[in-house]
Amino acid sequence: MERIEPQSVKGFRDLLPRIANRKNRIISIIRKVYESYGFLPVETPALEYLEILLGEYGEENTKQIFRLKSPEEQDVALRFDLTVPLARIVAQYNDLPKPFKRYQFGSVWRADKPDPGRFREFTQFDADVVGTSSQLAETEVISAVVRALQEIGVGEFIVNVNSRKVLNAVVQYSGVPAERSKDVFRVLDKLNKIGMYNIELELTKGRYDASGDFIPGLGLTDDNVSRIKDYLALPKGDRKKVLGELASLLGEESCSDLKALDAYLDAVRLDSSIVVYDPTIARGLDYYTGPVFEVNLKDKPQFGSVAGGGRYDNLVKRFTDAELPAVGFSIGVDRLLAALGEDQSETSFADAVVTIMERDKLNEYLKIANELRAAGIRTDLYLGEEKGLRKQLQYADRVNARVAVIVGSNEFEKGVVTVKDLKAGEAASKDSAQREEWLKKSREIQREIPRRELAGELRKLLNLE
RNA sequence: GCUGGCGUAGCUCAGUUUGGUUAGAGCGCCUGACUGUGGAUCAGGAGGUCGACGGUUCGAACCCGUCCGCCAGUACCA
Repeated sequence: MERIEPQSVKGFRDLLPRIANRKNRIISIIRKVYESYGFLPVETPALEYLEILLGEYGEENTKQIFRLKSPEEQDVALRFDLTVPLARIVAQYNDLPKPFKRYQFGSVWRADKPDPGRFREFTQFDADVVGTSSQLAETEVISAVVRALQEIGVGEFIVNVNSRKVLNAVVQYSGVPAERSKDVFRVLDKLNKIGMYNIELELTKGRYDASGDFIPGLGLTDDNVSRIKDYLALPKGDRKKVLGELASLLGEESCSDLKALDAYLDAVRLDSSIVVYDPTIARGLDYYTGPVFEVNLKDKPQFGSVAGGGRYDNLVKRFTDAELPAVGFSIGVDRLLAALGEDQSETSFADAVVTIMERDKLNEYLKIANELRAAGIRTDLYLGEEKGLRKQLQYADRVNARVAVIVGSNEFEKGVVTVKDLKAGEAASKDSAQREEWLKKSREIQREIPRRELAGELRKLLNLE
């Protein structure tokens, strides 16, 4: 028989128990925080009609949409983010409460080049507010994301904020035609990464990167560039200071939204040590219209932004006449997972493993296991068919159980069960070189417990009281 | 997408320069001994069409070509 090569699709990955467990924990923390802000859960399908997705992400991103054919030969695609599906459902179900505060997590798909921490299928966890143009909405989503990241414990991070309104004003100020704005934004966004000198080259004649690859320039005039440099010379960081400079260079109107937001952020005590204004932030998606934000980790900048979002006041207009301005923030769960690195703490998947020795008393083992579960103890009944204890204790070790419950003929006769504390046993094995000595110690740490007291005693041993 | 490097066991790699009998190591995995106990120790074992296909040659893991994949930089982005 020809064997099929077991392999996963490029850019897709499997999460084995340890990682899957950590991801679940991150998700449940974020969910708890978002629910505490009053966001409502929603789920939407992985597939959308292609026309729903086209035209919103920009030219470069549209190429990265995973396209498929339905069995009826309709053009469909895997969702590229959770934002456009949200825009669709608020238009489609117009009896939702407004403003609609929604949270959603799930896979999104982008057909770009996989990199460390970047995959073709990845999980986003979004919080959005649809139906208000007030910067209260920005404040709530930023505050929720900050809280969630703090509870996850990612270390120090910064929320960088800018506004598309400011960026549009810069393009106007610099004399660049409005239709080139997106190109200019993209270059400005790279300042932190490639430096002023390369920015200048990319705005004009282009440059060669370290690998010798040519990056075409935008061909702007010297006057354009010198005005853009006026803008880039602005300070970043302290919000009040940035607001002052923006107002004097580009006019009050360009930063009215950032000014309102700043005041609200003060009110929820998010000061410039955690939420800063950075005039170079642009974000890549075309649909943003107002404030944009991204989160970077202070000591792990190499993972890129671990969350991003912004205001998109025109997106819902594609699907309905209703006026539904919106804002959202999305956490990149897989990037967080990558940035958190190898978790040194051990993952336990069971408190107790019930071993099996007498194959003609299987019903008894099933009863014991269910008794423990009913008492709130995570219990794994050994399901393999070996009779030896050795294999079973090895298994208990692998799933990192705290205790093993051993019941053989001796125990059945005496009406007791033997409980072995596996953590204590591990400690004991370290200083016994000889097997005899180790076995002896191993037995000493075991306890016999009357069968009917098992659940209660185990709860005490496991500190579950 | 572009540029460069690299693909040998589950993992980390040696062997490729100078083509030549059954392709190796460590770790891991499996079986057994120590006779109802994880570790340690000892004894054994499985696992590779040397990324794929084609070419050169009497002969290719090794040389050449194409493709695929991985890694780094770059583009783009969560």
